[in-house]
Amino acid sequence: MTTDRRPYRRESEESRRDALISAALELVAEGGPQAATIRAIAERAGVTPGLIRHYFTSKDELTRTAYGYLMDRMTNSNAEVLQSAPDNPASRLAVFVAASLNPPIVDPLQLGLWAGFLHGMRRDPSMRLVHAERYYAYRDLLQSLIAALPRVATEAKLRADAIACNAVIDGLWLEGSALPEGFASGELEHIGMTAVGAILGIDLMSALPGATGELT
Amino acid sequence: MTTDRRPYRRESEESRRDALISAALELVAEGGPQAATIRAIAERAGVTPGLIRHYFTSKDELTRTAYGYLMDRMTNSNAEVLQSAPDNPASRLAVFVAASLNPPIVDPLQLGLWAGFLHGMRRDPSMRLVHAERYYAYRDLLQSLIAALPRVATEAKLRADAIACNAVIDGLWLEGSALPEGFASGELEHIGMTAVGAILGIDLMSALPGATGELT
DNA sequence: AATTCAATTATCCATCTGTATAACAGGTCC
DNA sequence: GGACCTGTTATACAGATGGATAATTGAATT
Repeated sequence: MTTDRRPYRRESEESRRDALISAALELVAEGGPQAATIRAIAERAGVTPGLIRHYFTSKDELTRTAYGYLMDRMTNSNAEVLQSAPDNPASRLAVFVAASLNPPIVDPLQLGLWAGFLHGMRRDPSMRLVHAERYYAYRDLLQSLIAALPRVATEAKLRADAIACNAVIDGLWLEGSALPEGFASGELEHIGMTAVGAILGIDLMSALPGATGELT
Repeated sequence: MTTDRRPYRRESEESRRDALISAALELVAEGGPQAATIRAIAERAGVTPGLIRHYFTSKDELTRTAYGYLMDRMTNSNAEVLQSAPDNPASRLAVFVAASLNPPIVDPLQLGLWAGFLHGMRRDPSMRLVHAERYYAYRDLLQSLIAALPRVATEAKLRADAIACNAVIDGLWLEGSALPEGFASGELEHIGMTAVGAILGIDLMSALPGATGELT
């Protein structure tokens, strides 16, 4: 009596780890941490549950690895945008803000991912540390873009401006991701650009390369 | 053979439902939805698990009820602040913003609660509806406060201003709740007031009754 | 004080979770 | 072509979960 055994291919460690991490992230994004069970992750990765313990010593380790992976991805995507930005300080800031207020940053799944990891963050100090570092890195980057603007500002005002602009961006991101149908296309970007400009006392809208914000 | 049975008191239906709902909300806030199990809820409410099914037909119903309860509480607390506010439009807006950027609104548990319910929201259309309604109610209230200011603005600009100010408040709330140790006491309020003032082109700081924002 | 009835508990069950281990098979090396 | 390593599958298991039911209690009613 031959129990028909599922056929399989041997794959590289890297591709298997990637598949498992991606599957875990997708599931957390879609249904929260409780949806990312060992079995669900394995199924989505096209693998049987036992294999997870072959690559990760526990589910916790997989979760933590996935979180770090996610954080790296987000940080890198922030930096990437500035690579192809103009030299003009105002334009660079404008491009950065615009990128933060459009897909794939503004995206219900991204918000779901964030919410899903929030509680893990509270419980696990190392996750909290990773999160805090990334938040400050983002804000510092924003602050450096603001500091490059042609205007005079004390260090204290610079910090306050960066926090305020970051808040506008985060708030619009939050609302746009939570209620995607509540805003017209491009509306978030327009409002964000105007608000950041008002806070900093400059005209950002006209600094954005390409009228409607497409960054070539 | 008398198995020593746990002593108990009969209580009114209302108080029991309240205790169960509060327990559920606390647990979600602290550890996410997966922490709010039937048994954990019962234990925190000082009750045995079976009782939950006596008051709610299922755990889902308890969850939904708790969510509605939470939403009502938040909405009411928003309205309450304005009750004892001055007549001056700028002051009313200032008081509203200040209240939104201080405890108990800014609070890690509040954020945890919000994150915990996010996924339930995505899955359950009725929860999503409740959420959208509350968001718009809050923003409309903010918009009405802005509309009362002595300045000229088209309807479109009014909407954009309300979204932008709401974003500032939400963003600061998010960051202040996620990293409570990252901001000095009163800093969020000060930054929020300045940013909202800049967006609307008015001076909010001096409109706030009481120098540092305590609302008597 | 006896009776009644709803509130509360105790217990059971099917399912799902994470983990552990044994059996199998695809690829590789000689 | 055959033996071996290890990636992969299959199965087993203890504990927790949500749900359901029956037994017992306390309080209100008469």
